Amino acid sequence: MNKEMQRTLLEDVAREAEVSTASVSRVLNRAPHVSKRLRERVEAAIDRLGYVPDGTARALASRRIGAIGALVPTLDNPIFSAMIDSLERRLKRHDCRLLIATYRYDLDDELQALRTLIQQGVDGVVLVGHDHRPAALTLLQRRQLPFLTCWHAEDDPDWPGIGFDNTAPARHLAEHLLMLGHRRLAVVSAPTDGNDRARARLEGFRQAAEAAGCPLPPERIVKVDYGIAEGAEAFESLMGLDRRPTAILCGNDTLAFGVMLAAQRAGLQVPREISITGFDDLPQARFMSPPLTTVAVPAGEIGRQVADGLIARIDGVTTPHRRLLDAPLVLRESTGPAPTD
Amino acid sequence: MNKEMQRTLLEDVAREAEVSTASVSRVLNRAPHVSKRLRERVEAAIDRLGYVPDGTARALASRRIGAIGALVPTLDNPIFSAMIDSLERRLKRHDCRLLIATYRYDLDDELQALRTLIQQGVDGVVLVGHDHRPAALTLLQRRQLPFLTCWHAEDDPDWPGIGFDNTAPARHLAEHLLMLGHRRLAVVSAPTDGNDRARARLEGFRQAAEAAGCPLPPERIVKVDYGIAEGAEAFESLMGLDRRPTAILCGNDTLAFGVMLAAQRAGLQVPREISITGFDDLPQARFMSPPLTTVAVPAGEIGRQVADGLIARIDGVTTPHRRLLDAPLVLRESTGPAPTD
DNA sequence: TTGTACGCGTTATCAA
DNA sequence: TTGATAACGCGTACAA
Repeated sequence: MNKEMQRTLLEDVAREAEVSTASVSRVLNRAPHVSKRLRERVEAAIDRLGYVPDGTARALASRRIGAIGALVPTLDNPIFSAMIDSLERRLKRHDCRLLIATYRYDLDDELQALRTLIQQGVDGVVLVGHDHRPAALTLLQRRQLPFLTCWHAEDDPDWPGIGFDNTAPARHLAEHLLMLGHRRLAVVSAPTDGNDRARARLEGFRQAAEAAGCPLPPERIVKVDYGIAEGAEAFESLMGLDRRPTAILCGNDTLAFGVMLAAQRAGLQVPREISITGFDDLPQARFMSPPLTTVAVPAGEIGRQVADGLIARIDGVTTPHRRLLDAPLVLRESTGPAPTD
Repeated sequence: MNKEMQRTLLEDVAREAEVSTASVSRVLNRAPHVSKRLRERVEAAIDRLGYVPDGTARALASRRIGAIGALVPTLDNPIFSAMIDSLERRLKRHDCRLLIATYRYDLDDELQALRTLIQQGVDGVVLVGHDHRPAALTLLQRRQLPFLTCWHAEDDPDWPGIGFDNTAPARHLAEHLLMLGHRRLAVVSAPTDGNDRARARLEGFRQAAEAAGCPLPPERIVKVDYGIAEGAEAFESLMGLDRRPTAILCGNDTLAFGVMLAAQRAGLQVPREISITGFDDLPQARFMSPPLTTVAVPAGEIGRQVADGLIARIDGVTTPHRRLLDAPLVLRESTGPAPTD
């Protein structure tokens, strides 16, 4: 067999169907004003020759590659991979592919990845949150490239976004604990550098605590990397304090899981002796023992809406600058009345 | 500002540097035999003009798009997203992007997604396992497109792959239980259609059981979709049997988690009254109570090796047809001696 | 409604 | 080592 078996080109199809190349192209792109007769001739020829259009040539000529780029901190966190999963599935409906790039919460890496994506010629870009290098925005604007942020959705004129309010649910979680009589709250947060979601949640915890007259001292705010073991370590360090917290607010469910395990390992009853909350509502949250009080983050819905919204923007349709989804509290059994000492 | 601010082209750089377009291209692609003087002139011009090469044009001319495609069943399973995460990170080193497509274990969808990826012009393809429509192989071969399977790695002349043996560790898990005195084993498996990994694991369980003279009757093999709740339901149905199993082998950790929860909800002690095993060694496996006996699947290592291997093939380097990684048993406390009745 | 001919922005071939 | 120029394969004004 020949190494270079010549691939069938659009031109070959045109010759086979005895029409012009322009006509073949029109049929291919479902252009208006093509006679049924022409369409059938062309489609028959395409079938006979097994013709497959060349994406790269099409991209060069049409200035569209049929794919968007997504920049996410990591796929090693199920809450993000769930979003990417639904994003990709929905994009497929629009006949659009997905190019992914991760940056481990390093905004310089993110910027670099964005450059690469743009150079590739992506038709649009999805970003997470509003924490980005200023150059990222400049790049997108100068190229007039459609883009959309997700996950976080504070009111920001620069960044159009579909997401949810990270602060309010966090505040509500804290209020829930305060209502249960807790006065010594602690927080186990993800690192807040380059992560406005983590900052917003922390801010929500703070707001509620201060409004209730029992602000969070620095030593009761622990920042650790993502992970179960990390959550457990954070718990240990909080237990080293003179006045131990009676409730621990965690930045995500995974940390909460670690905290809960460490608490139980330390012989503490949850929630009788200590209350614990998460954030995300991962599938396992309701199966923990006790089931975890948390916030249900609409990861799947974000993926779908971002797909639809970005495609609309690529097609030149103006969509709302900002769309807020629900992230409801899910009260379960990991929170209870403060211990009476 | 102009809507169509003309982008700087390679030609502009050539003019600015007073050299030919060919020379600019050579500098850009680090071609050999370029004088230092030329390189510097060109690089200076590039900086001055802020030139960024156009990926689509480059792709058309060079027949390389600088991205590979990955076909995975889903990203909604952390074991796959962990692999994709490491794959993408490693590809970045090779200056290669990642296009992902999911197919929900539907091989016709997979084939369709493969067509789309090929049409896009990907430089290579990653697939999971060896269960694919025959047309998929034909497509890849006819195009002479570099490809690599992963996750599963049975000896198959058609499919080069980097993965691990799914059967042997499964057999070892069952042998471990048999050695502990269990005679009535049961299996909670993922659906086996289009999933050779699930089939291989099931086969491993079967082999050990038969070799020990206590084969698995059909009613003690339950197939359910991925999920914690699904695992729990599978457990319920096994408990409805006349002669209940004393040990349950699960196709993955998530199912095992569901089974364990349901067992405990039913008042059974694990492992005193019933032993449970998983497969994957997800991060939470060692934090379950009791910690889960399972098989450590090298998801991250697969991603890295697949990246290196596929890039090598794209560069025309011949790599081993098959590479087997370790997937060691991790014996923890969810398995113990069979109850003595 | 269909066809002609050029443009898309690079890379690669060949000659110098 | 460098330069001129022909591919690369398709989309799309513009003309018919």
